[in-house]
Amino acid sequence: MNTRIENISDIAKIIIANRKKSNLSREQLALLAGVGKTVLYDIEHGKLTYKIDTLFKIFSVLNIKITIESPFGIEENE
Amino acid sequence: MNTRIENISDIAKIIIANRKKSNLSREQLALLAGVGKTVLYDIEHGKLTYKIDTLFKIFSVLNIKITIESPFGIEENE
DNA sequence: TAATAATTACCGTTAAGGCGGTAAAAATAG
DNA sequence: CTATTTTTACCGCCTTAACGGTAATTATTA
Repeated sequence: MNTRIENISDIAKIIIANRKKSNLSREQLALLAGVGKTVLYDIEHGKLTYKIDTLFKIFSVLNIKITIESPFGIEENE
Repeated sequence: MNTRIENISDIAKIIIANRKKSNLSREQLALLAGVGKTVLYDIEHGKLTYKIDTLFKIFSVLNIKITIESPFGIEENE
């Protein structure tokens, strides 16, 4: 399932959907991801200002992959 | 240019590459994105704990799009 | 070369993100 | 129904992300 993220709030929806489909409580997911349960609660309730490393930890547990499309690629040589 | 993000540090590389190719200084990009110049400095220097809304603001200016691939989609009906 | 401008590096302060603890609510069992 | 378990909601504290200001560095021009 590929989703183009238009708004940050889209991320919360995907986290909620995947957590529930994976039959994980917030506390279980938080434990697996190595984050506090509170941040999961906050994210699922619309918080837009959490840290990306928190997001990556959660995504890792839920097997969610991120791809970005940019005008320019990474230059290997300076 | 599509890039699968494996590590958070990949993001910094892409920001640096696209900022330079767009001929923007950190201060210019920060101004356009509505964030402080310091956070751009920090991100480009390996910080892994910045907020996603900061990232989205920066990506918006640089025309970088995010797509995520998840096992389950969003359920419209509860 | 020196002088100026532009960019980057870093410091100190402040607002807020993330934490555990716990109460409230919901689900399940008996 | 009540009792127990599970999940969610929220509070207060502590750490820190982001900020502006400024020094240091680099680039540009004469």
